[in-house]
Amino acid sequence: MSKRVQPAHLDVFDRKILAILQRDNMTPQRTIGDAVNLSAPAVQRRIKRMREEGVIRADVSVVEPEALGQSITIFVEVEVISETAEQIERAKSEFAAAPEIQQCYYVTGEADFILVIVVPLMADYEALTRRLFFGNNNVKRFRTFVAMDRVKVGLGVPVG
Amino acid sequence: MSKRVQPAHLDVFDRKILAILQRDNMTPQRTIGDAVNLSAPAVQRRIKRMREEGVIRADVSVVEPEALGQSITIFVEVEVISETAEQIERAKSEFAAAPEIQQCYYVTGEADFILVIVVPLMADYEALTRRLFFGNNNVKRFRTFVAMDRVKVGLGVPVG
DNA sequence: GCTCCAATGAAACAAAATTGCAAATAATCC
DNA sequence: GGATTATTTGCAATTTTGTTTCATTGGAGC
Repeated sequence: MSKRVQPAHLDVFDRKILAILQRDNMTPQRTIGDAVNLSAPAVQRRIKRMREEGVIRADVSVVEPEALGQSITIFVEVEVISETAEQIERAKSEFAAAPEIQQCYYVTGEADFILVIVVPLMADYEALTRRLFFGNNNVKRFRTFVAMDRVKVGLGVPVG
Repeated sequence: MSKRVQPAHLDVFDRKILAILQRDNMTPQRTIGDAVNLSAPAVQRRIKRMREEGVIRADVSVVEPEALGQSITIFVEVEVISETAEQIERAKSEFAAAPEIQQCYYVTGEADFILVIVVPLMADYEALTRRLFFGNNNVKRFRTFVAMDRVKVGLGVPVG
């Protein structure tokens, strides 16, 4: 399923490097080295190791949705009827497969799933609800929240 | 406030390039060029332009929270009492400033804000609620959802 | 058909990443 | 504590990648 990334012996150098890479992963190793007091090759080897260990899961460009005409961000709380392992797994893969679904979390509380959806128009969201929710007889109900402002968006994690 | 990113005249080349960069922005320009049938310099110039235009907002490493000991992801719906522009702006900057808050959206619907929070322990979340919610007399109520599984996580936007 | 403009590719160039290796550091064992 | 071993480092050389130059191509407008 999801890969384990437990202990991870990250020293203070690693953490400083991660802090930089989470802000800008195009920063030259030489510059990183200066910032953390390490040579460029040392930085390079640490980054390589952290990638292999799965500490760094990916390196991506962050694209402005509006530039692609995908100007609507929507949150959805989904509550399901049956929570058998099989049904939950089915829902997970269905949600994960939809390109409009940017993020999907399986949660405790008054809902079972929380989705972050990005679409060009409300009509697209409506079509998606028909397909994913009304067309799925294990969905009990769902609540929609439309984002008026993406105040803070990112995947940055505090380095401690 | 937030910078405008207009219509953005993105042709099919740009979109293909973005699709690749959203998956892996360390892909060599030559490789990208081969994939989209363009020379490396052409790819380089397009990427440069899209960065300047704000189409590409950032280039980052995605770090596994668990590797940093930040193993709890939490969603919070926040409902405020007064929705004056001033109060809302105050809340936005307060939420945006908290490092534990990875994402913050101002939304319509039964809540006013939706937050994505990443912390090492429940105790940290509890402390955060005291500071941000109980310590703020404009917060009417908030609902907490704890993530059991981060099914799909990313910031990828459909290019189609 | 001609000019102007923007975008392209090939080649030259610059910069950055990666590797090899000896030295330094840290850890382990007696 | 001291010797041995295993890591990790920095420097220098090498390779790969990114960037600039420049002549050419392909249109759009006239």
